[in-house]
Amino acid sequence: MKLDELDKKILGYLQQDAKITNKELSAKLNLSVTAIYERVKKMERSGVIAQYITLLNKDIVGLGFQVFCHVKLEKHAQNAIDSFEKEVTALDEVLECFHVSGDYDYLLKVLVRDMEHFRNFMVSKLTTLKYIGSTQSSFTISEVKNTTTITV
Amino acid sequence: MKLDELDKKILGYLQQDAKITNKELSAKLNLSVTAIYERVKKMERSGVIAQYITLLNKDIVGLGFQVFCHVKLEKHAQNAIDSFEKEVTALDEVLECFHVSGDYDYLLKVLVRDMEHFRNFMVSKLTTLKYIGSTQSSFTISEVKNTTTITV
DNA sequence: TTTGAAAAGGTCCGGAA
DNA sequence: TTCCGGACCTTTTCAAA
Repeated sequence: MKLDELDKKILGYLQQDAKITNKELSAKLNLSVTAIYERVKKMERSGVIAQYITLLNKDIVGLGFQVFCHVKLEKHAQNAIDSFEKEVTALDEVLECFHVSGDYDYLLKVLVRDMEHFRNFMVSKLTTLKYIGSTQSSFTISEVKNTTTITV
Repeated sequence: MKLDELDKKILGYLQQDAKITNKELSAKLNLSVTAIYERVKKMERSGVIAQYITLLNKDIVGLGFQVFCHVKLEKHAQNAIDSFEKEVTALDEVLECFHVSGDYDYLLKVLVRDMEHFRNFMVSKLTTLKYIGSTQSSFTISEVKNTTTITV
């Protein structure tokens, strides 16, 4: 789908605030409410707009301990990959899992309450998965930048 | 803030869909629209609910090439850290940057169009930052799991 | 694709339990 | 905290350009 400058501006605002009204957008962009409405609907239909979601505050919710786990598998046969990917996806603590190139196979973003909970996650969840080879963990000292906003 | 089971269910639905109406929630949870409304407002005020945002489809938007960059700084003096963090935050291609423990100092999530664009990002942006020591990149082969939904 | 106007539906109060 | 009812605002549809 081709996006013109107006579409890109709409996406800019929507990425920051899913609840901005068409009326507010129409005022910012000097278009009628209906014109905004049609453009947004078109971007929803084409899939450019994937989802409207709510972000929670990790710290307030008590999950401020963020860890990146580098995982190597023992075997790289298809069944090992399928098994690991299925099992790791089922873990609530794992928000992200990417199959990556390089020294290890997977990079995981893990969210837990504290070191105590992380230890428990490692011992009784992650390292019990089938075909797990080695893991290496990096603890987050500080979040320098963390956005979902794409510059289109 | 203390969250009861009802609050947690509301958060579960809101995290998946920021546009779910209070009416829909009230039907799912057998509460009045006003009761839902009050609970949501309270969670907004307390900061549990941080933001309502829109997610775009990276692939459709033409930014489907995802790379994790491990960065080591040359110096670890405060001014070097401040300088690097400020500069890296300004880069649109860098969606996430975490100061982490381990063999390297920072872990970056970088989003670009393709390898060509990544090469350009490395050569003319990332490696030109002050105090950059070494970098190591991992390319994403596949996205196994990628959610923002926290289990509360 | 755009517009204004009107119907349909949701948000957000006040007052009461 | 909960509920109901109503005022207000937003979304959605429509005919027209």
